[in-house]
Amino acid sequence: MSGDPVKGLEQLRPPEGDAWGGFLAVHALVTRALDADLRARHGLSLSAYEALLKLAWAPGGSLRMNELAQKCLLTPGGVTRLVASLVADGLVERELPPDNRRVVLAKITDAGVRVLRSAHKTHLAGVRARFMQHLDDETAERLGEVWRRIREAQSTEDSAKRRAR
Amino acid sequence: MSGDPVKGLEQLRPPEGDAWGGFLAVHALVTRALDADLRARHGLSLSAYEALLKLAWAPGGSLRMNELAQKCLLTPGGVTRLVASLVADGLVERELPPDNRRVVLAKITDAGVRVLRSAHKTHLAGVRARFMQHLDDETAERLGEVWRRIREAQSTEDSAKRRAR
DNA sequence: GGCTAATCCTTGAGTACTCAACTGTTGAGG
DNA sequence: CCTCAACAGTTGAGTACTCAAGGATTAGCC
Repeated sequence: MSGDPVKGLEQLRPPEGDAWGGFLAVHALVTRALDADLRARHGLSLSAYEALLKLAWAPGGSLRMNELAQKCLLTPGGVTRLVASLVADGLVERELPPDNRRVVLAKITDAGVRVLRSAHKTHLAGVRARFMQHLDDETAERLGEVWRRIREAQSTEDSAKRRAR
Repeated sequence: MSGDPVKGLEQLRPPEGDAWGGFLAVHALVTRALDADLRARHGLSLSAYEALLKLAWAPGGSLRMNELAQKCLLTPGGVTRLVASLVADGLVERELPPDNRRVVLAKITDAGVRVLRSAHKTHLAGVRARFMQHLDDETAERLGEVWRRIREAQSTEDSAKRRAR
């Protein structure tokens, strides 16, 4: 074990290796760049931007903490803290509906909408320049199809696991 | 601003939206699942696994901290801490070459190779089941091509930025 | 040869999460 | 009703990074 590369690990080579390894690398590079853009131009992290966008897309501009967590792929604890920071910045407010006192609504404020509108432009341009630009329409469509299949498989696996509990 | 969804943000819709949004979601879901697998079966985080793999692939089973950082897409600081924990677990050792005392080599140990070998099987199976399985060969090839283009564009942009400094 | 700049790594401080334990609230069954 | 389970959110502790500052070592240059 003191000479050359360790043997017996050469599996998952092209084209598999490229498809998977590239996927990881591109995700890291592109999301980092997009996050940096948003921070520099709007003082918003990528997560904060995404949360604002989900809220803006929701009816009434508000969602339960729970729902927001699902849409942002975060745990409830993470959302509590994310929303707390957005509230501190005045971009979101918390609402406690009197008819169901165990839920909390996060609602985007006017200031939040203003910030989101300009951040959205930046972000969209970034996604196009860094990602979309390199996909022709047919590839984009095929990609969407692949992601859909993977998510479907993943969610049926998850519910199988939940059932086994 | 109290009725319905916020207007004027409807851009980036299908098929663009699916290709990008799905990309993010799939990355989050799949890497989380793979990380959980590795932790449960081998007590290794995904980052730790990747670092061990890069070391195993390197000549002599060792890399400078610096090189390891690049290959793992981490900052030097992150690698210092990651290697420290691998050293604590006996999977890696630090070597201080006498002829260049500012560099540090991280070298995978025999124990590290053993753990890596079994973790590698788990990981490979996970990647295939959760990702590869949903790609036919032609799509995989096309994906690899797309990732290559994106990384190329990103790296020329980076070097442009570095030049402008 | 000795100053300077560049390189390599580490460290302290901060950020952004996760998980598990907890509190408070509601709904459903006897 | 009253209890008990399920649900919604928060919190404390821990993890895994980042960034920027700093110390040590080496290389370039006159």
